[in-house]
Amino acid sequence: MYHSEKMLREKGIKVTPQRAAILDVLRDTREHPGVEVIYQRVKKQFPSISLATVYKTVELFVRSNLIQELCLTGDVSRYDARVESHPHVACMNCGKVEDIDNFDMEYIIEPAEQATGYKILKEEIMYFGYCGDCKGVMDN
Amino acid sequence: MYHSEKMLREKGIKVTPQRAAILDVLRDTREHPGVEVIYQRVKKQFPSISLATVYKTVELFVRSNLIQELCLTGDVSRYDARVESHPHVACMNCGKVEDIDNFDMEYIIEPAEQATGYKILKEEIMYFGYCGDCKGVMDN
DNA sequence: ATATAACTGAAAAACATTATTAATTAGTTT
DNA sequence: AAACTAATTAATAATGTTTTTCAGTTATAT
Repeated sequence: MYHSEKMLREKGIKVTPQRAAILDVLRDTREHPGVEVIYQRVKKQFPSISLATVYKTVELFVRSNLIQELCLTGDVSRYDARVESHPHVACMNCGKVEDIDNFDMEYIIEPAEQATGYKILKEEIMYFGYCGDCKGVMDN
Repeated sequence: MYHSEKMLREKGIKVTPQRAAILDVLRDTREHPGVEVIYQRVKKQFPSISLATVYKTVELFVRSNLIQELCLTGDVSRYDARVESHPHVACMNCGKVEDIDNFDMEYIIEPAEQATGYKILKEEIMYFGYCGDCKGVMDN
């Protein structure tokens, strides 16, 4: 069950069972679920939870840097409990989103600051293509 | 006024004044406008145009690779008539989105295919930070 | 234990996007 | 050039997502 409660306390967020359950769900998957999927999972434990609570909670978690929000064209926002910056790849056929680990990202911030004059805080790299399962199917 | 009509014809898209005007708007700006902004601009020329037409048209243009769609967390979809892959930077204060030119991207696809086993078709790189105008203001 | 400020659940509201439909138009055929 | 046909448009309704509101409840500090 992880130490989600402790994580909330460390961020100065008031601990409620709903919040801990939502954070548990996100820490317990690599699927990058959207709000609706999170809602369905937390509901198993808290049948009376409201979708609005899930919306409010993920927004709070993003603000507190407990999770990060991923943006996919033509899809709902999806959430990832791994907050360190890392690229993702989305399958254009089945819609799954996976982490890409062991990518050194530091080198990519500095040249962008040089080129733009911006103070850059974070970046989001999203690849789009066909996953191992779908790429054969798409050959038809 | 560019050659937007010719571009539509080359893609086998039926040419209408509304479509040419929408493509003109996108080719005439580097602001990466969303649907509502495009609508307001085309309205100056076609006061009776419908927002639904703008939605359908940008969707058609994206499918035809005349424009690309950009995804920003917590914002509407935005559109860019420069379809070659290039990174963008968004100001977290004023919301503006700029192109980053002269970035060599090729090297970034291959290692991702190796790491994931995906057939990758495109990628989207979005930096988030504070632009030259806003970064001073944010120091307060 | 009590107080209080914050949180939850439910519903309504706001907002963004898509679907429907009758009238119009573009591009083709005659 | 007129007629034909299929596609497009504008308007509106419908849908889907996210945010707001608010009364009742709960977590934390005292």
